[in-house]
Amino acid sequence: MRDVLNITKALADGNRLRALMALADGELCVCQIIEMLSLAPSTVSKHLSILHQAGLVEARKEGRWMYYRLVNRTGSKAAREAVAWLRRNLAESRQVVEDTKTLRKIVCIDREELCRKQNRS
Amino acid sequence: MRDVLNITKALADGNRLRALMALADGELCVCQIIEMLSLAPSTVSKHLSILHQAGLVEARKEGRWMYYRLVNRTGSKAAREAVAWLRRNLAESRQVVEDTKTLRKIVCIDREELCRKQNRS
DNA sequence: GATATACTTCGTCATATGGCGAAATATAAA
DNA sequence: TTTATATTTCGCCATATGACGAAGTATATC
Repeated sequence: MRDVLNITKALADGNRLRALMALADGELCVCQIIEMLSLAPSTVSKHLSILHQAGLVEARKEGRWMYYRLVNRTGSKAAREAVAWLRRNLAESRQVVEDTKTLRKIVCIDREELCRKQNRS
Repeated sequence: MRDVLNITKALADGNRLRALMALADGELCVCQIIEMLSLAPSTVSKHLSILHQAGLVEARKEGRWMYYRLVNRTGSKAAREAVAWLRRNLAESRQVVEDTKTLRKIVCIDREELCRKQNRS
């Protein structure tokens, strides 16, 4: 029950759903997710940590950068199925389609520049 | 997005998960769910209304009694899939197994008596 | 080593949520 | 029509959650 509840609680927030769907096309750096959600770095970090605790995303550190991606085979069945359910039922959401467009631009921006901008604001 | 979020928020509470799983074997009267959860009638009613708003359960009124059941074919795809996911991943949960046992006793109690008891307390 | 920087953790605040009991509603029974 | 009763709605309170900025941590660069 606790595992399932961890998952459903993690999914019970719009910004976390957006973050998950953003990862559907492959891993992203935290600063890219920050940019897409237009939220404070600390807030996004917390969201990602909640998704990670629920087993919905995996994390990888590379130098100063932290990458997150959706769970794959290694994750729990419940988590993998939840992600699949999301992708089926959220792919055509207006918000998600819009986010996907925004992301296509964001991934073109140099990450150093992206982070510098976020530090300033 | 709002539909999906309504579902995930509805699922983000342990007592609502228990209520949903209780309905896995067929419809139940509100007073039976109240008894199983050991919560105030008003609280349970609110939980059921949230599940109903999310499209996860259907309601049927028969005289003074109100019956709730899981969504069937008529429900949204997202809701039906969510219920199926729950049933797959929660059926063996300790809490749910225990609730199922309790329910077997509850459905034997005369409903009039059940409700009278709940009014007193 | 010292500095810069990408991210996380912590403390705080405003709002959301879950719990209850009292009052309201709807239906059955007298 | 009055009374009883099953459920819901409302108002209140305590706790949980999401947001932020400041401080902390870890890694790269000077």
